[in-house]
Amino acid sequence: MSRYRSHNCGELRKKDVNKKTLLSGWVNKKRDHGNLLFIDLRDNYGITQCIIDKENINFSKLEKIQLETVIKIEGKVVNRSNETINKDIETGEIEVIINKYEILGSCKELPMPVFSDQEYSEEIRLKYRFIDLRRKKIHENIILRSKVISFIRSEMNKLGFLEFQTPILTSSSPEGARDFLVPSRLNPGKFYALPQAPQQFKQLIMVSGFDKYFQIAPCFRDEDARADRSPGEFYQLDLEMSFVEQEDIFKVVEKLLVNTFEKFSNKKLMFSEFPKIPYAESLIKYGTDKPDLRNPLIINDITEIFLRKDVSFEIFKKLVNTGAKVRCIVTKNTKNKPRSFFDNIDKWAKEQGASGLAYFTIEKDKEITAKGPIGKFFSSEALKELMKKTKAEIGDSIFFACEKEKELEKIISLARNRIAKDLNLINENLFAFCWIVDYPMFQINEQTNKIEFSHNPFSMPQGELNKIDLTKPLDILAYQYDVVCNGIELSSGAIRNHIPDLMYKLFSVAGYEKKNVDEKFSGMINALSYGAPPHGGIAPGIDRIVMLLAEEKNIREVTMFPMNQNAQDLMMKAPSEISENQLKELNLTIKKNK
RNA sequence: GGGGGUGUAGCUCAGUUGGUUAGAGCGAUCGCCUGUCACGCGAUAGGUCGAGGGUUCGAGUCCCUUCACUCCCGCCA
Repeated sequence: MSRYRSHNCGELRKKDVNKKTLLSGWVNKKRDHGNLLFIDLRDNYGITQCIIDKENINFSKLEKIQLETVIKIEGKVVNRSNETINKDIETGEIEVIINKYEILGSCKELPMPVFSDQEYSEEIRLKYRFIDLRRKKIHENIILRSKVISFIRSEMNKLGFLEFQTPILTSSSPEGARDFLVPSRLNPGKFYALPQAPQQFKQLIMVSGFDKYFQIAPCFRDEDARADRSPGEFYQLDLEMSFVEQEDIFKVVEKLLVNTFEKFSNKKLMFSEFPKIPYAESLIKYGTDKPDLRNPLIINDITEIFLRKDVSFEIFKKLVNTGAKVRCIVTKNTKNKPRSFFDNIDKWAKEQGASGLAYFTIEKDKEITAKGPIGKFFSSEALKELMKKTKAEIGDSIFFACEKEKELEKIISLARNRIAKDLNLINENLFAFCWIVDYPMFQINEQTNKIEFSHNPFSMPQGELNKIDLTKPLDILAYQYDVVCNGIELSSGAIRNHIPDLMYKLFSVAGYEKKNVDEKFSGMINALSYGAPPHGGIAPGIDRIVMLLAEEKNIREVTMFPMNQNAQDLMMKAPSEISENQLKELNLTIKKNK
């Protein structure tokens, strides 16, 4: 028998009554009745109620024991009487009468209680993460994460994918996010970079003929954090396949995501086959390329209405003449909503930095009229046209925003979320997946006015390869796609461009000469010149998948040892200063600020 | 880099128009209690009100600066 336990704390049942048992665990809770003491002993597997009375010589010592002390107890399993059964815990039909005990690990006064539903500041939780992780919800989240990863791994194996590791110390890449850099001791003045993703390696694996690759890959990006974005590092299910088209990737990923979400959540999938929404359509209908499809509201472009003579809303008309657009959201049957409902949304929009949201409600007396602060500016005919365009009906309300296209998309997209929340339109018990497809290959950088790759320079452009019109680069679409769930971007991927000649051409559009491309992407270009298969892939974010499954709004709730928003690990005290010797070895000096 | 929120006991929080000695629950310490499972009851200790400056007879409360945490924009796929 183990020195520490014969059973774990979630194991004992009625069938074990009268057995002698040895349990080890943390003192979760004490209930001291003076002459009778209950101790809830907790480990990874559960909680067992242990009991001791004053007849036992250990009673007074156990009475004083600190919560969260790790102890070993020796005792006998007994039945609980009917009135004292606890249905909330799995071991609730029995309890253990303590005979002897031993302290295995003592505990100082706690900076935060473990057994409590209270919320604690992030600061204290991260500093004492090892205590925080004992708490039920987050402990279960981390176990869920482990199970999800195991499941995904076995599904990928079943689908014939091979798991490979790729280098962690690699070279800095010129495109994309900021790199984390690691100085090289043996090569003074030179730096490794931690990979933002194993992008080039996975393509090289395809060129090497391995056909299907995956990895639960750590990715490092030195960018600022968000609630759904860890600073520093995160994990992707990185995968790549040879001899495939976009649809082949979709099939694999859809199956994997459906299986995973059905296995680990009770929520229903809104679509078993994910809808495919072109990027341009998504920007108009939802104002974003990561739409929450649980939200039934749709955005309509109604710029044209403001060119009509019988619409006299001059503020918007003026803006439209200078290139602004007008988009709107229709809310069904909201004519009886109080004025405050509308005004709060308008006020909120102003707080978001927009010029506000105009609105009116469509009513019918003898004629169709618009009721609301700006209603009088619209003729009955104009309203009819508006209703046709937006499928609005009598009794519906319409919210308008007028801005330059990019700001407009941002505010109207936020408004779409906000209004749906106010009207309680979002079914929280659904997962709504979709594909966003047909991303443009290039975009204009608004600051420099130059053409640049909108996404990944290695993506394959759409259309017949020898007929691509490079004189209209902004019209070129790419085999580039995202998968989105409930408004969270889970993943993006692409069919890759495996043809060096075509790649040079595309790079030249973005202002790179052949020479530059050879320099910056020598590994890739070189490899593609020696017989590369057509290939493509995707990389779903593991942390975000677990976040959705655990129903958490913050990625730190599914990350074992996360950093704070300033990319510091408060427990390990990273990043930290290093010694003069270390600097010297690395051939580095620190510039002191005054 | 910019904007919002928060900061009061070990933890979670209350603290009114500026007004006496800054409170509660949990935790800690001590005492009482043999069936609790958020056990109960009583007592005690515990505070640089994030920090610095200012206004005022008087500041937890008002003003300025600054720091920390967090959410968002920028950034990031």
